Amino acid sequence: MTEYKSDLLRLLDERGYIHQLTDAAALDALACKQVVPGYIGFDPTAPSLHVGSMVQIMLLRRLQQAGHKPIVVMGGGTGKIGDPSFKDEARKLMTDEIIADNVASIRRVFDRFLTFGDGPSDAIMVDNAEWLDKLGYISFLREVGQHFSVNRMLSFDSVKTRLDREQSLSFLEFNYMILQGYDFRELSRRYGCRLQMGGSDQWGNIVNGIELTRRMDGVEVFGVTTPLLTTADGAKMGKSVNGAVWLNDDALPAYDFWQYWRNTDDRDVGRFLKLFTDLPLDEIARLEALEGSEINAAKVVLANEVTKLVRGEEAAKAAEATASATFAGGGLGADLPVWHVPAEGCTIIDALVGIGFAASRGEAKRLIAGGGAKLDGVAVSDENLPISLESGEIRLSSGKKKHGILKAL
RNA sequence: GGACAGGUGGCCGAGUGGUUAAAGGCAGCAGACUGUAAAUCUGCCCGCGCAAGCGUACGCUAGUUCGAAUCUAGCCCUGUCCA
Repeated sequence: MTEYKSDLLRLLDERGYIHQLTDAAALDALACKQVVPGYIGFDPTAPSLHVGSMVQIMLLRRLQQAGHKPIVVMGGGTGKIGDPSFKDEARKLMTDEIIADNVASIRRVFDRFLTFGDGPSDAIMVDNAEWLDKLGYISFLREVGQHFSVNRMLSFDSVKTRLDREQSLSFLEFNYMILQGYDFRELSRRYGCRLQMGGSDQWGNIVNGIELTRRMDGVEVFGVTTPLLTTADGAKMGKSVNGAVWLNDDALPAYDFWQYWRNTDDRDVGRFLKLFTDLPLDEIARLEALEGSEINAAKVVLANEVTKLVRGEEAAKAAEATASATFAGGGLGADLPVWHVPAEGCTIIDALVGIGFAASRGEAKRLIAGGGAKLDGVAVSDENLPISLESGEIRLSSGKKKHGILKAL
């Protein structure tokens, strides 16, 4: 492990954010003597970011913690193209309205992680549509295009995989890395930005930006990438029972968000605590050293800390309370999903579909046949079991982890 | 514009006239074991129906056939090579 002199690189290094970086020594020196503005771009492909983007967001947070200036770049312009890096096929193009909506929706989450303002190390947010939308084709080609070698671009792994698999890479997508490179130069000019960070899949794009900035302006800028985050069993981060683990609170209930972290693989606990919480390292060392079922305590801490950061203190407390009432107490927590039984009653199948534990009646039946459906903890075997509630509530479960409440209407 | 190869369920990938709702794998769901972990083993995995069954489905459209994912024609899309 390298010994870094700057707070920034030491912080990033000891918490496990660094996969690759360009000219470590020079960046280290720069971070020692001045506030370094650094940016990460986020493409607005959905109305919310999910936990897959969280390393990047945390990276900006660390940057600010180390006294530097985070620049959040919303890809309102690049989003119109779609990043082809390591992708098998082109994403369908999004309309301008959808992109604008997504940008607006994604913005909100950053307030939780960063302090925005006008101070030297306050975060700012910009949308690259601001400069990309205005580009004129011919002048752009002459000014910027001449600095890019197609031979070179073809040699990047991010592109090569696509070509090797004999999958179409349109000229539109091929231009993505040029535009992203242009972003870096533009941010360097506008805000004195010296650093671009991103996931390891962004290496090629980042390097292009560094070279473009040097060629056009003679300015040395730097790049850092994070390791590709996978869970210990090899899956990409961000998938859960019900799909993606969204950061926005209108996209995923806090309880489900909390549960995602609570169910972290044993082997990931320490790594995630370092990356996704602000807990001091010695505390983390203590937690990750826990053995056997003890480690569950560390997972609760992880879930609490991350939920607090992303969703707020209240939401974290409520989620934990629900979890402990539901799992430890075998009872009902306030945050569980609720479904109202109609006055005339219904069957167990209706309830399972209604509360969202089964996507279709057939699926509900299979769940029952497999012994996974439970009412108040008792497995249901009769798929026509009628349910009627005059008052009160009853606990409906699918498997051991998914629980909900049935209430009288 | 030409030659060739290809387009199958969420993904990968078999199938080349009937026994095919379509092998196998991955992902997913559930059961056992456990610690709301991992690994492993077991079951399920298009929709509706208690069921027999019905409806949809193998790029699109029109045909040939008692019968097509499988054959024919046209179209669309992708790749490789040639101009």
